[in-house]
Parts: sequence; C-alpha cells; structure tokens
Amino acid sequence: MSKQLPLVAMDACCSPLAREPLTADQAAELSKLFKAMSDPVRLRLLSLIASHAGGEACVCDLTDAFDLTGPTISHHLKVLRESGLITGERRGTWVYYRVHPEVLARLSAVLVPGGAEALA
Amino acid sequence: MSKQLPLVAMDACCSPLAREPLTADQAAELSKLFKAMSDPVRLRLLSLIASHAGGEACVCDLTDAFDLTGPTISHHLKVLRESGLITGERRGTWVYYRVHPEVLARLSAVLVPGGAEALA
DNA sequence: TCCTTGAATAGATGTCTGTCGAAACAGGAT
DNA sequence: ATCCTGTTTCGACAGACATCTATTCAAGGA
Repeated sequence: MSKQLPLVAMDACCSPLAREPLTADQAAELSKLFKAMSDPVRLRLLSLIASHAGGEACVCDLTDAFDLTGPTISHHLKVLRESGLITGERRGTWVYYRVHPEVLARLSAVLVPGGAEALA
Repeated sequence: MSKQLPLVAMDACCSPLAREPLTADQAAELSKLFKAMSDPVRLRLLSLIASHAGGEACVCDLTDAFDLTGPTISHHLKVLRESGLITGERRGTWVYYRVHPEVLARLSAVLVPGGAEALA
C-alpha cells in the first residue's frame, strides 16, 4: 500500500483541453482518471472522503452510506486508489482513506482554459 | 438535433465535491459527464473540437485524426452530444461540432474547493 | 433523375465492469 | 490460542460498452 501516488496527471496535466489537441498518451492518462470518477458510487465515495471531518474517512463510515456489500465498496475504493485519487492507511483495526487534492486540482485545470494558472 | 442542451450539470453543479457529500442524484448526473469523458477517443475528440480554429470542427477533420472507422467516431460524438458536452450542426454537406464551455467549467468547479466562485 | 460523398443508424461481437457470495487476511479482545 | 470484527481478495455472472461491417439518410453535382 505505497506505490499509488499521483503517478498519473503529472505530465498529462497542464495543457487545457481547449488549447491544443491532446496527444493519444495524454488522453489515455486522463481517461483513466475520468473513468475512475465515472461511477456514481465512486463519486459519492470520493465526496464522502473529501468532505469528511479531518479530511479522512474510515471504510466503516463509507459502507454504511450505501446499499452495497462490503466487497463492492472495497472494489470501488481500490479503483479510486489505483487511479491515484485517494490513498488508504491502516491504523489498528480500521483503514482510513483520504483524497489527493492535487490530482483533483489538476483535473479541474485541464477542463477550463487558463485553468493551469489557478494552480500556481 | 436540438434537445441536447446542457440538461445535465445545471443542478448538480455548484457544490464542490469536498464541501459536502454528493447526493445519489447529484452523483448520478455527474457520473454521466465523467463517463462521457472516460474514453481516450472521446477526450481527444473533445480536445480537437475545443482547440480547433473558430471553436468548431467538422466530422471529416475529426475522423482523420484516428485509426477508427467513421461509425465509431460517430458513435463517440453521439455520446458526447447526449451528455451535453457538445452540439452538432449540419451546414450543407458537413456537420460541425462545438463544445459547451459552461458544462466543462461547471465540471471543473465541482472538483476544487471554492471552484464555484470562479464561475461568477 | 441518378450518382457520389459525408454522416448517422442498425445489428453483431468480444471485452470490460459492477455486483454478489464465499473465503482469506489483519488486529484486537477475551 | 481462540474468537470476533473490519477489510480485502477470489471466482462467477449479468449488463454495459467500444468496435466493426452493412445499410440508410442527407445534400450536392452530373
């Protein structure tokens, strides 16, 4: 549980969608992030974690918010983790997740012209 | 070809992901947009259209940029159209597409805390 | 009118993905 | 050591999706 840092969105980051055509590689990288967020459950998970007090939430909190089994939630968390959007850390019995705000920020910047400057 | 205006992203728009948990409905709407952008080809199409001179591109320009058949490109354009991200207009022989920048902007705003203000 | 070209639709197919139940793993408590 | 609870992994299955070929529709030009 240590190699899922923001490997993505580092080079495919800073050129807004509308400034010049994405290369195939950039598009492939970005699409992974969007795909991770293309599921309603994962979006709510992301939002639950991001908006939770202290910036982190334990899996137990998350599971209760859905009519889904534990394994399904765990699967979605894994997708978010492997996309670099969140990280999970085990502390004792529970596992706590927190978001990587930089990744969200970069993604946000890609969508709007001049969005890259907002990161500086 | 007229009812695919920004039906989405109008009410699920303005509360950043990290401020409060998304409702199931908001997540469902947003996920449609992200799903539309979760394909590399569609991302490149979006970028090609958005960055094209005059803010619009005809299908013929787009098709040449990929090793894909016409119907496949047409399919992807339809997905983007039905998600409200682009609109298409026929002028004579060719069909021209352009993006809806507001939708991209709202999406961008959802991702970052305080992003909603950037729209005002 | 007919033919040609650009674009969309229809149908088919192989792959990916969201979900589940069952089982395995990790820590703490008894 | 043994159980109990929280979390992840495994295997399976139904539905969704990207792509293709063949066909159809739209608009001009001969």
